[in-house]
Amino acid sequence: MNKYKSDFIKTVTERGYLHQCTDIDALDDRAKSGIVSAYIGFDCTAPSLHVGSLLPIMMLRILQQSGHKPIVLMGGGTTMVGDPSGKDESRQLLDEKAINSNMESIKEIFSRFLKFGDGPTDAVMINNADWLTELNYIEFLRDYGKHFSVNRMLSFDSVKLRLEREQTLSFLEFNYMILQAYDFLELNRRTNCVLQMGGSDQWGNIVNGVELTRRVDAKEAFGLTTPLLTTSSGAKMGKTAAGAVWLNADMLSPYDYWQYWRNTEDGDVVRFLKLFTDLSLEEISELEKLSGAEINEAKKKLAFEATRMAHGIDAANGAAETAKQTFEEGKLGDDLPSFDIPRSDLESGIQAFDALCRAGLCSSNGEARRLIKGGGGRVNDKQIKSETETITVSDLNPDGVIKLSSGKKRHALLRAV
RNA sequence: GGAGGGAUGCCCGAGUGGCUAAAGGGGGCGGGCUGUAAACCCGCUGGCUCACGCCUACGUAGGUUCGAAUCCUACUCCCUCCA
Repeated sequence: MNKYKSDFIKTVTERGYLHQCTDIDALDDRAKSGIVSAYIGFDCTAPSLHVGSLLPIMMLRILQQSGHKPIVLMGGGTTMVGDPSGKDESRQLLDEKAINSNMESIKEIFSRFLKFGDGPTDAVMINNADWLTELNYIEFLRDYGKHFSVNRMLSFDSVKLRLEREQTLSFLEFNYMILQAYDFLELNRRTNCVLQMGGSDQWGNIVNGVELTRRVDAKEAFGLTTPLLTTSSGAKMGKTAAGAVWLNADMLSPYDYWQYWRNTEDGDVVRFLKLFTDLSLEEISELEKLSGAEINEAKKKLAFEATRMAHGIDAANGAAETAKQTFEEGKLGDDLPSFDIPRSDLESGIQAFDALCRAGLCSSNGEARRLIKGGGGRVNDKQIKSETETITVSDLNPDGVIKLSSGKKRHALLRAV
């Protein structure tokens, strides 16, 4: 059985969230005896987070569910500097306006995974620009700079990799870890936060924060990281035909989000069920018994649960229903992307490649033509034989729509208006 | 500040006057096999027309030439070494 005493550490270890921890036994004791405040920092480089950030988000959710307090730290200040971890090259710096607008859009996501409020275990959101932009250079160097050894900083992976590859690491980026470490100290002082979590690539940054807090304020602090997630065939998580798997519905529809999870590789299903759903371990071990084509049932469950969490139960049901109708019954689902087309255009007839473009399935006429030549274009599930085949009102089904497909998985509807 | 080296399509990376819309790989898309999986095999992978053809593209701006990604000039950015 599990040797840990606290619900939090038990869950984290049992479900596969743990990669490294600075002192897991001591943290276990802390979590057993009272409320632990923990934070994870999030970047504001894009207007939405994608699946790659889901693991840290789930971590905060587990934390809250096991009776502790999650802190979402928005990197309003650190995004201005740019984290060199895992980056081959310096990243484009964003101005304050872009960062703030990204932050606004990211905020929505968290409200679906965490409960915010003023209670003892309610989540809070804090922006590190609140203190980072106020820093006085000389004062900061004197008070905190003395606690960092450059020798040591050079030994961290994020720095070492750049140096080994002889790629520039600007002094600005070199300071990122100091600022992140300072975040921890500041949060510890402001909110009594004792734990920083993050992806395994953040280990170096996290350890720095833990040490700084110990050194400056002689306070105990912990760090904990989640494993780097790849699919069992080794690919990074979060890419599909349509691009990144965003968590905001306006950047990726709940239907596509559902599809992303539905298409999980066999070998990943159980692992993902543990990491990305609220299902109990008992329920998951039932699903684990499925084999062969039955695994698809587990995938549907995974897709449903994941979508429900990110987009709500209605969206999850809608996506599941649409997928069922589309793939299993050969009918049309309501959640398929649909595009209006003037009825008059149909009356005079439009060419097949043009229709595919209008339906958003192809980005250029050439691409549509190639698709058709390759045999991947369909009108109402019938393969399009020629690029110049025309589509007319006679292709409308009784509901007044035409179903277009690119390959077997991507579908869209054209609606005559 | 001085001396060299570099900048190629989504990414990596060949190409040093015409045969280059640009090798090769990755990624992506489609087809086949399947279970809306993986692995594997095949095809496609700048735009417009798709039959020829036209346009855009090899850091930016000019120039030489019948013809340039390839030669020349200036500029921008990057790297290495020296001070």
